[in-house]
Amino acid sequence: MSKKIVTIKDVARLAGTSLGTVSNVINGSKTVKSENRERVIKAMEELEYIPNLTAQSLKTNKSKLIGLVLPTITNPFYPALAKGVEDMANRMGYTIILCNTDLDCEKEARYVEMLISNRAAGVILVKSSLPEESIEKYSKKIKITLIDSKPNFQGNIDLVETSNYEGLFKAVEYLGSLGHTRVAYITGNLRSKSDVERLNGYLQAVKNGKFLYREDYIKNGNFTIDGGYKLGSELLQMPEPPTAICCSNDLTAIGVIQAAKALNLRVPQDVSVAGFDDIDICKLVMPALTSIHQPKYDQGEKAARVLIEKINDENASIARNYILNTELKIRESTGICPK
Amino acid sequence: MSKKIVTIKDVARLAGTSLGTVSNVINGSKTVKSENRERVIKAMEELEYIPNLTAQSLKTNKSKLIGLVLPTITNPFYPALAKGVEDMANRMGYTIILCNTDLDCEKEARYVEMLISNRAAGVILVKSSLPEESIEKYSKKIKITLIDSKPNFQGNIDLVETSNYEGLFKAVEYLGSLGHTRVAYITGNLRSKSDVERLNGYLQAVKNGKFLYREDYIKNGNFTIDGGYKLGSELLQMPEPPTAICCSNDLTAIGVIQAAKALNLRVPQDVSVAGFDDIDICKLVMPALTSIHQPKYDQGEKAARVLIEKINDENASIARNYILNTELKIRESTGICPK
DNA sequence: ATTAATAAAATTAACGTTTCATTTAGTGAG
DNA sequence: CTCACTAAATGAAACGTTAATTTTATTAAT
Repeated sequence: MSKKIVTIKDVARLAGTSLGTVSNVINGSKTVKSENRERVIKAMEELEYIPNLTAQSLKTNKSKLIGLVLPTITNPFYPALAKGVEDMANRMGYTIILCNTDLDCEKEARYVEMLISNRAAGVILVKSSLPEESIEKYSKKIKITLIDSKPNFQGNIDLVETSNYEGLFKAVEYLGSLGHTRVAYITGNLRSKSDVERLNGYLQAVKNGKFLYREDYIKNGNFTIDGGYKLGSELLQMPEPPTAICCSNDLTAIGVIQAAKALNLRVPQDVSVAGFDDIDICKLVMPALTSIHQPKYDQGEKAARVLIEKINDENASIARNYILNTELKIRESTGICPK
Repeated sequence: MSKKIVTIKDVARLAGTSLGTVSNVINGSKTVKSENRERVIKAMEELEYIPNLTAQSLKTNKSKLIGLVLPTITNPFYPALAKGVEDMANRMGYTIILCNTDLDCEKEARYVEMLISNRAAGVILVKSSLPEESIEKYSKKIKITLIDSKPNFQGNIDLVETSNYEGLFKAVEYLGSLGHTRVAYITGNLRSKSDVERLNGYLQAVKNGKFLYREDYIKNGNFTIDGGYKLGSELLQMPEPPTAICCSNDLTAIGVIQAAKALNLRVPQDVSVAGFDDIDICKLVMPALTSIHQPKYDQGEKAARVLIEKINDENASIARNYILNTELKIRESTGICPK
């Protein structure tokens, strides 16, 4: 095997110059004669030199890597967001390391420590479920930007989020305008701020309007189709079932629709269903899913930009907070209240 | 800012020992007295020591990072595969760096070089569109495992693929058994072996059976919904349109179904549609999509295992080739031939 | 008790870079 | 043709580790 590694030293030898000069060429320093510069470049090409970023990072204590830590890569919401992060990061000269936590807090911590260990320049945590003190601790070792953070997080850390509260609020109001009074809600795992905010939006809307507030109209879900199916079944088989069900994300809503179908209920004639996120699938399922649109890609872009700006600007120490807007996308899964 | 970095040296000082001893503790060497070991461990905890993997990798010329380079993270097929890779890699002590090429060959090359630069131990290339000589070149610097490689690739490189040929063959045969004779096919970009194999499966099946072979029943797509929509429209508006359309992936098939709907054609009564990959969405769209199932997760797992085994076993130099089976999942989008 | 043997700890030289302090070469003015 | 000065190139130290070598401490055998 013995993959022989070409170093700056080999390049220097072939070019007939010192290592310092080669390094200067690589880093674009002005102080190297164009003749020598060319010789070095030629030597690099000839030897197929590839710089060793680990050595470089060790020496300079800088790197062009940023981590993106997210809950569930298989929920299409996250790839869309990840793409926004990746595109922006690439544009700004950074590479992302994508880490999938499976909503497992331990795994999330391990990933962040791995990123610190590998001296990544920063990390974007999406819907982090790390305890606040861990985030605080890690933030001393690596620049952090949060997307949809923990509830009540106060640290000096940038935050990008969407108007989750308003999103849910508007959805419930819209259902009210269709005549619904019995509107249920299925939450996520309530471990992220965004999820709590969505619940709050629901609660506020229900209390504001002419809705029936019942505790058993609120179910704790887990952001999955299966979860939605199970809880949707429960809700729809209550003695006084809701006529509309809002969900903390689209997968849950899809599960609810399946549950309705299994119970021979028509959507939206018998029951209305709304999701959150507006993933691409919404337009493809039957009936097409009414959903609260989040600017996934923009969110990713924004977070990447904010993080990298922080990385580049050594003295910027104020925490910034960006809120992007949601928008209700009305499709076929919601309709006027039956009866 | 000044994030102060705790090194092995600081730990040694606090523990009242030499760096060598600390290093031995970290690497679990047996030759350190349990009393000292404890002191070191305590010091590490107290200082919140996090090892510098760049330094370690520089010194040992090893790392626990592997790259996963794939075409389109937003196609749900890839996250499912990625999860298989990630789970297996984690289980074997490795971390993955996920890279998304957008089917851009330049970007793919940049990513591979980045991985080499960062001294990743290996890389899994999914449906690589790199020229063969590039792969050959890179394989001298980093261990490579291919998933669904370039056509005709012959290098000494492990390969994991699925029975693409048989998959398409069986699908066309099945359509034949439903009475279809005019079966069209929409390819992908034909830049990966898997895609070419699928086309070959189609061609062979058509030539074998009592099908009508027409060149204009074969369209070159691009693996996207939009592509499927456009080409599906074209096919369905031909003077003698096909009665069934097979697609190189599910997204394309979904596009075709949308095109059919837009033309007021019913699926499957007027036209049958089949996809490839069997992504989760297949069960959710209406009508549910008949598709050729690939063991995405298993494929990822297998590739990760093969790669890491190769990394760990320095002398293993024979290339291995694994073929996983496809399976036709019959759902609602295919039916008996009209008329 | 002395020596030989082994166990444990300490020391030091790398790994491939960058960077800073030097040295050498190059230029124009007097 | 020097001198002073600038430009360019060189050399060596350092980054945080590991691993090989050397030193010191401990144990066993005579």
